[in-house]
Amino acid sequence: MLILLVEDEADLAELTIDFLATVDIECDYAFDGINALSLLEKHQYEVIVLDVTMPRLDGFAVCEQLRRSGITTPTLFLTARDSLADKLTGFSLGADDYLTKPFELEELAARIQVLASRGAKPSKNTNFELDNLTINYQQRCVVRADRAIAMSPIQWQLLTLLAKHSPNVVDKTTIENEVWPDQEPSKDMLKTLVFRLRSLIDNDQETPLIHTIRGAGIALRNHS
Amino acid sequence: MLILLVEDEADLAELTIDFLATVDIECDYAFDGINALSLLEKHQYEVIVLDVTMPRLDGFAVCEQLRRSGITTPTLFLTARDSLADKLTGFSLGADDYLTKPFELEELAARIQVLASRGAKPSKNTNFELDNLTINYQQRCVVRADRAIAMSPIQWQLLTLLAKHSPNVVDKTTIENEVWPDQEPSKDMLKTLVFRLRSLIDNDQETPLIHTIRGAGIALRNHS
DNA sequence: ATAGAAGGTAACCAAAAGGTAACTAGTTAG
DNA sequence: CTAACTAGTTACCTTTTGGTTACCTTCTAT
Repeated sequence: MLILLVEDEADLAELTIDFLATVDIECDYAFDGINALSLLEKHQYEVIVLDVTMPRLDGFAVCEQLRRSGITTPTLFLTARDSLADKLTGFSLGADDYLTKPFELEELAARIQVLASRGAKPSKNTNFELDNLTINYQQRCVVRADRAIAMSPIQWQLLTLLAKHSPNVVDKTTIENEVWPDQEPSKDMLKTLVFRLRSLIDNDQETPLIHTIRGAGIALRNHS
Repeated sequence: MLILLVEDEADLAELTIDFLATVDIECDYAFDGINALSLLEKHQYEVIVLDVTMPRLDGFAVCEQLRRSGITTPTLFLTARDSLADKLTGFSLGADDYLTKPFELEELAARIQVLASRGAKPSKNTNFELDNLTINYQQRCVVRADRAIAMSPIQWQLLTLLAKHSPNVVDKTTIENEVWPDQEPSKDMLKTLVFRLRSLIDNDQETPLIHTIRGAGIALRNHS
């Protein structure tokens, strides 16, 4: 899981990143609001952890910007103050959760997990349907036009990722970070993976569902 | 990013320009209101930073002129006084933000960034609609008269730029700076790009939406 | 009226992006 | 132990792209 941590205190940030790594949460890191916004434009995260008190652009302002630009990624605020007023401000701006410093890293991790699962669209027991394609998450199987399609782990991962964002475009670096979290793959890997998935899903079907948007990324939808 | 700085104190101006340059904000500079207005007639800026107290024509007057002539560029006032009355005046004239001297250059930079992104965003989750043209930012696709139109990266960039300013004219140097930020293109490049975009968007449609305003620039709107 | 500038149109081409297929080293399952 | 399968890797082909140039049309200022 990839999240964005925005925190101006470098030591705390490092500590946090190291700990979260041990529970399989990977962090992109921004040291201020401006930086955070530019990362958020380029990538998609499952959760955003946002320090309230930062120089330049504070956490509230970042969140406000975000919501205004339609990004609904679940957001958790870190604050030194435990004041109700602050929380109200935060929530009115679209915060999803709050944590007062100092906090236990374990608790942070737990809350991130909760937010991630809430934000994770396919809610795991609802099937995804599009045209004559069905993704059944419990059974971990895919059906297109009444034919079951066997799928390898990576292919499954890509397909569900696309489904989660459908019908929107998922940019290629987002896919790469999601599918190969450890190290980046050779740059042709995605090409091959998409090709293989496409030949499973779309071959000999009237309407292709996997679309390459040149220069942007991949989308799962029923129109080009 | 290109902004306009209007400030009568030359040393402060120079200091500011130098600092902003380090955070990738480029300044055009006017030392008084008259000068500012003539620059604003010729160019388009992402943000205007306007000193209130200036000889000849003060900041308030400049802003008033601007808004009257339909220019909605986000404006930040610099003022020596921290009076509420001043702020109220400013906001009623269409100010977007305020900063009291003396100020931290970092804070100025941060606020400029915020204003720019606010003014910029086609808000990403609001589709742009004009006549029978729809731009869907999340899906990164364009529909005209119920037909989806595939678009290359540059074309997309130009179209969204035009949409951002619609129905206003975007002058050619603004487009060039936006689309080819690194080095300027051969001077016929824009011509070709517009031609190609137009043949995608406007060909065999009753109402053309991409209009060339001779000597000025390009506009996206439903009237010539 | 006319020269020159601005803009529109079309063709050309190298480079980049994407699609396809084949090969291989590990892994898994029968 | 072998056959099937997975997931990287590579090579090669196709399409798209964006930059360039040439030539025509329209407008505008003299």
